[in-house]
Amino acid sequence: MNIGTASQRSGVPAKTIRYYESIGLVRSADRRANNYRDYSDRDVETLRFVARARKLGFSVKQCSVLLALWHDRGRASHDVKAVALSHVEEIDQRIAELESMRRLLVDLTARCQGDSRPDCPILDDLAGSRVTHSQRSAAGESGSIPPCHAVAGARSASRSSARSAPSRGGGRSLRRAVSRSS
Amino acid sequence: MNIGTASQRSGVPAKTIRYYESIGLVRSADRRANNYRDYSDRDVETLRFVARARKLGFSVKQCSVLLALWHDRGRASHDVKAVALSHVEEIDQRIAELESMRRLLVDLTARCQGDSRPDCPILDDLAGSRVTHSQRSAAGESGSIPPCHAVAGARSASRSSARSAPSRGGGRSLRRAVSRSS
DNA sequence: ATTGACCTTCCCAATACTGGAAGCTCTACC
DNA sequence: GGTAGAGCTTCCAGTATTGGGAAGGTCAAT
Repeated sequence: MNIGTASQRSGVPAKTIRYYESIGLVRSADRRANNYRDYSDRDVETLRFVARARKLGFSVKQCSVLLALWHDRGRASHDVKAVALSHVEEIDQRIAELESMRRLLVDLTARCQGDSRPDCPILDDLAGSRVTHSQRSAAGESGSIPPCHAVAGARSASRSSARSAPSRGGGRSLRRAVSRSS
Repeated sequence: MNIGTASQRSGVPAKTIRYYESIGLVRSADRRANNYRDYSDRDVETLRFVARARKLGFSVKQCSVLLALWHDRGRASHDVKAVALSHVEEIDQRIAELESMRRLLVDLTARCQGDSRPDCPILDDLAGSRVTHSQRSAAGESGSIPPCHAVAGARSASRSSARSAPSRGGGRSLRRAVSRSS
């Protein structure tokens, strides 16, 4: 079947299918005489697998690992579970960060009159004129600005000092997107 | 002061300061005779403002709006509050998405033995062999694959149908990053 | 004079796609 | 047979927000 059909059946946009092929997440599709990609039902199943994993928030890299495990008939469910659990940890961290932000924002907005006058605790806080409220110090006044998605969400439980999730370093296992140096 | 000093005092990396300048988030710094950027204490305050706003999860675009309001002595606190509240809504959506994923993942991992055998409910679920568990349908089987950060997290409260936060369409107000066509 | 720290610009990497242009192929219709 | 329109191909660029690094100019101290 053509890429358009595979797209419809898998729910993955044709462009994205090509992208997945280019980065090596899915194998290169067979080509027909006219150079059109040719997909089998198995290919569609693979795409659906990826689509579901992505919906669960797995990164493309993690999808690649999961796909390999899926295709490996001799896998140990332990390995799959490990990937999933590590992903849950990442999600927990992100949730903790977001909830920390949320708490602060809600606090600030609650104290903002929201009228036509210019006085605003939100701006005051952002400007650093610290009024007496404890939250600001809880937001991690750590001095340096971590890159947003890595904001020190530390305070999830009690600051446990040892940051467990690696997630940062790590060689990219997926083939790089087509380089024009070939 | 030089960019390095401004960076230390504001907590914003020098590279990021240059980036903020390039996109027009902060005004172009004065230059000294040697072409070095020259920052004032006011500039540092602005950078700290941005840093705090970023820590609260505001996008650079939102930071730009907040900065403008901050500098506008005649602003209405209502306008500031609106930005903040809309941001809280976004955060709520993202939390809801993450929690929805989390629920599913935790359910799946709980049912996975995690031993050396290959049987794995996680892979089964991803493969689409749907065993009887209700959650799958809760993940939004919406047919098409939205781009991850825009996953239909709808169910934040009770689906209120009218999505208030714009954030999506909308001309980018910030000057584009330096184009080499100049 | 030289060293080392700092500054400049420019390009590339990462994430996970999405959009569009230019051009080829297929199908249907007249 | 010709043509229109849909679908396919590749390649380039853009999204948001930095971080890394190269090549080269500047400054302060030795």
